[in-house]
Amino acid sequence: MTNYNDTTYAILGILTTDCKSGYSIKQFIDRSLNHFWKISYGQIYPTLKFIVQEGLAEVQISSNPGKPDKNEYNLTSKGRDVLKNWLEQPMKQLPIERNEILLKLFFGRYQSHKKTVSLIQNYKQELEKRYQTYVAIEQSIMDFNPNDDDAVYWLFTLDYGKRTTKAALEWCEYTLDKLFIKEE
Amino acid sequence: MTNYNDTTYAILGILTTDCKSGYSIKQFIDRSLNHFWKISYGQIYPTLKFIVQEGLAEVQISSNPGKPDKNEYNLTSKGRDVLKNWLEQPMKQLPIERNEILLKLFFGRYQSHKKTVSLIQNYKQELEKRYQTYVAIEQSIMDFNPNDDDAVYWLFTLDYGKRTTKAALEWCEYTLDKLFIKEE
DNA sequence: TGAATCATGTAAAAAGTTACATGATTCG
DNA sequence: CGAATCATGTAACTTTTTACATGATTCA
Repeated sequence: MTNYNDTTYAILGILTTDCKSGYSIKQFIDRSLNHFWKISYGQIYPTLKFIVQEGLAEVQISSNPGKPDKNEYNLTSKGRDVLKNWLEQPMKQLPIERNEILLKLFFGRYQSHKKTVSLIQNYKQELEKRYQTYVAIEQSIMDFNPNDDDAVYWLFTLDYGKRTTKAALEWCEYTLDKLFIKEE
Repeated sequence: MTNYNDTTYAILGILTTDCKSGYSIKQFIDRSLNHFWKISYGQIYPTLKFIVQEGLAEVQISSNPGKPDKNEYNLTSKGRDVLKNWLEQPMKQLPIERNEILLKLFFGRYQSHKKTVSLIQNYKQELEKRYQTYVAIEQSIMDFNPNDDDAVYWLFTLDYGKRTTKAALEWCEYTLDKLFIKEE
């Protein structure tokens, strides 16, 4: 079976939900997958075209009164097979997060103590916002899709986001403490 | 001041340490920054060339008896300024880790329970290995650079890696439990 | 009317990976 | 001698981002 890239599989996966147009795919990712996946229109539209070319989905124009027309993409059986096949493949490798903050901190010796502290404080603030976003998404999933077969899995990924973000927050606190002690 | 990309800054930063050639930069990143940064030779060598072009470093050939010659890159004062300036810039945005496992889990509904479990078990195993690697690196930093000004900061980043990895491991355990309950 | 949102797309540039080529030295 | 390590590099390719262009509809 041909291999596609993860962006293609992500879109294929989303096409199993109610989001079936380029615009709504973007929205879906920004709202629901934001903690571990992001994507731009520059990837979405060409990939959708490619997916149709490969016979993994079919397009039809859907007109909603009072809204601009949109292209609705529906998976073919081949598309569903390709998705399932990918899901069954074992993990390729552990993801490595490129973390700009850690990179700067790594060279912290070349910076003033003050700047290092504010770098981490700023990071902490952003992490707190992110954590709150996760809580909000979690709540909205539980409110609106309580019996949805997908919901269980969506909540698993959110739990992951919450746990790792919390760990990062605790690290911020601990590291700030250490930096204050060092300052004395 | 001109802006460069993070890869350039990462290399600039490493050139402040004892690693001053393309080959040793690669080794350094693989050994010490591996948990939040990775890089290929295909990036390193062209970037080094570019760094010299921009006047941020100077090359000289260094001959070690019994070893192939190597190009030794040393930062110029402009290079050090550029590095310091970057360190002082506030964080651009929170990094988003693209996590293939979470992406698959998100579409877990389309997969057998068994496969989902083994996906997570496999992930857990890899995370355990990673955790042990961090502990080993930490130990070697404490053994070999106990008074190094850099060491404190290097240990901070490792602590981050350990904490978030541990949180991910706990998530694996918790999620596996939930999946077993669901199976009954 | 004008801003916000809905909707689709492309072109160019930037960033990153992979595969290859080359050659010296070391060590078992 | 042959494998491993040290060392430098490039070319082709893939992936992703950014910036732009276009136009409909909604609502204050």
